Amino acid sequence: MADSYHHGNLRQALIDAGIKIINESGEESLSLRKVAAECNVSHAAPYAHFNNKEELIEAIKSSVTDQFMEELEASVAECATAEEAILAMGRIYLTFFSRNPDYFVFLFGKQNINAHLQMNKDYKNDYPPFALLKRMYRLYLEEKGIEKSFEEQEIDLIKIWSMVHGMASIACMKGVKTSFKWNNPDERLLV
Amino acid sequence: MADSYHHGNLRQALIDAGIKIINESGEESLSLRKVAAECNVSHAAPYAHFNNKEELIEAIKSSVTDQFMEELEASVAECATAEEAILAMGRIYLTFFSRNPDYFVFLFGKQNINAHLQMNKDYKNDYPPFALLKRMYRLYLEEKGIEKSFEEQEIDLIKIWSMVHGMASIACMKGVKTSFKWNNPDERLLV
DNA sequence: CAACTAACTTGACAATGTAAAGATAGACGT
DNA sequence: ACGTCTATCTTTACATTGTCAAGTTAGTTG
Repeated sequence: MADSYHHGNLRQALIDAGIKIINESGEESLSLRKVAAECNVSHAAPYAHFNNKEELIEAIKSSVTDQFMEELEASVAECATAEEAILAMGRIYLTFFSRNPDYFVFLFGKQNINAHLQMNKDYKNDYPPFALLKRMYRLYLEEKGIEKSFEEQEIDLIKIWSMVHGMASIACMKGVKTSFKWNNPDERLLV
Repeated sequence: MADSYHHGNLRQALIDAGIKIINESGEESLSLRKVAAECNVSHAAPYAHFNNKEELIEAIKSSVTDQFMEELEASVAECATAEEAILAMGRIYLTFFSRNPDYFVFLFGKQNINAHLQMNKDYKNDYPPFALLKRMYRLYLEEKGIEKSFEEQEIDLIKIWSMVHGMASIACMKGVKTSFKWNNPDERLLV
């Protein structure tokens, strides 16, 4: 099955090869033909699995997002309270993208994420990490017995998300080392 | 001088044409050859002014950043206090990029901004808008008579910047309409 | 006025995305 | 078991693009 005419699992192999190339030489140097070559298939083979380059890229994004979500959920699972979980999420958000900044640019850089959302029916409406934050935030309100209007909740969520995302953005773009105070659980995200 | 062999001011014309193309059809469709065609010169003419495509793009970024800084400084100039000025900056940051989201992706999307900074000796160390915020923030501390350590100041600045940048990022990516509460000066950025 | 040089043109090449047409091999019904 | 079907892959071809090398033009300078 290694060098047969039919690859067997080309679709996944293409995604993996794409991730490898991005990690090694960045997104700019990711081309359909290189990905195909990496899998030892002809340059047009990917068109059996993806309608165009963008669809492959979207598939890669989904794969990376899955990986990201695994780390997020793993760290959340270890937390006793929702408050801890939210802080943990912030920490993972920063460490994950500090560890591989290329992913950040790749995921959030070019295209608007809306396109990515719409292509993934799985993501019903929210971006999975954001949906997780939302769940934890609602839990947090319950735990603390806090009552907030829907609008207030939305604003809080945007604030939290904006700050964490913005910090990751700056960290990835400017190479700022900002493990920040969030290693210290005393730091409060919720004002 | 319109159709003479020597264009006269091709460099600036290329930058303007680049901005026009980005506004009309996005960054992806910006090619050296289209830019050249837009200026009615041959496809290799840009190489008299830029060593490669990236250098042209950096020049365009600088041009857009200048435009951005003009708006920021204009709005800051109208403010009586530094506190107002900081809030005004936040508002301009959001409105400027909400008005033309393509600029946001173009400026902060692909490459790390470090490269852009290093190519512009004018930007000594800080990104001009950030440098402006820093000035306003220090002024704010003076006005209020607040004493903070250098590290505390840095953290405050990162917080403010992260949140505003993150919100702009989300607004531009997800199309979220988030003029937010910042139209209301009561909203506090400094915690 | 001759030499120089920056600005531009022309022609070429390799890399790339993509379409069209053909080849292959496994699955499926009879 | 055998023919058909169809998803998968190859081959060929083409337009777009970034970039280079060599030539051309025209203004500038000695």
